[in-house]
Amino acid sequence: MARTPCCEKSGLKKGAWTPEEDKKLVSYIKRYGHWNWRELPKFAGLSRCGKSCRLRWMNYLRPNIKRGNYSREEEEIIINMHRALGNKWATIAAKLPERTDNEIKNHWHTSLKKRSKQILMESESKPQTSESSKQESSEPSNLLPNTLPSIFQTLEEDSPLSPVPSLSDFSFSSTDEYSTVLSDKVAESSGDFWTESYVEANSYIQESFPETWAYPEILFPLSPFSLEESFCTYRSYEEDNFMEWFN
DNA sequence: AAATTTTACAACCGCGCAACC
DNA sequence: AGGTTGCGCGGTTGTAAAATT
Repeated sequence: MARTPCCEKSGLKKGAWTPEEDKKLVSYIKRYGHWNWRELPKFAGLSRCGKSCRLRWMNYLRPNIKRGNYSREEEEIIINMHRALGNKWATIAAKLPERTDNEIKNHWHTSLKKRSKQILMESESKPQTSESSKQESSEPSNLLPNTLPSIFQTLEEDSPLSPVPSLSDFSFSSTDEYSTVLSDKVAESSGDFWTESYVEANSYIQESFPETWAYPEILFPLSPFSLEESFCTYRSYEEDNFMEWFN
């Protein structure tokens, strides 16, 4: 049985997102969360497949994403984790919550790969070279560098028998991490409507959009929730880059 | 200044996994 | 138990911008 590609339906738009589409997607998710990516575009009034919406949200539109300007520390973490784990971008991204796996992957291919190779070549030219450092950069190495960032040293300590942490040591994606941590926080604080499963699944949204919110000019053709439910599940946010769309 | 090459990054695609029925 | 579905991951592509010739 062949899986039907989610974008197979003709009429679904592909390619670069327009500001209008972004506005629709952000407004919808702020209000209702992403309860089902496949169905979401219908309700949000978008001619996109769910997968495309998810990608746009996760990699570009969701709040608390840092873009560009990588710090030295961030780059060290990426290089060292990549050396140990290989192309486990989601795992690496989980340790840099404000970065997306896609952006980290891009940054690696555009600049860090070269730098990492240089570092390896420099270390090879020193007396204590190892065979493993000659491996292709995408291959995980069994030898961790001496200058591990603290996050990685912790992992190493957790698995004293194995110098390379297993993937199960990084068992959450960045989104899952948000959801878990925040829903725990929410559950601690009260037993009210915030602990409902829907809210839990989208809890990072509420965390990011504090206080009153309303964009009446955005119309949703259909909504999976009643108006009353909607009032119970959204808060607002006032990030400059989004607010300017509505001025 | 124009043409060409390189770089950066947004977006697409296919696959595997897990949950559900 | 096996089929179906949705989600997330990693590889890859397309293209705009920047750099170079």
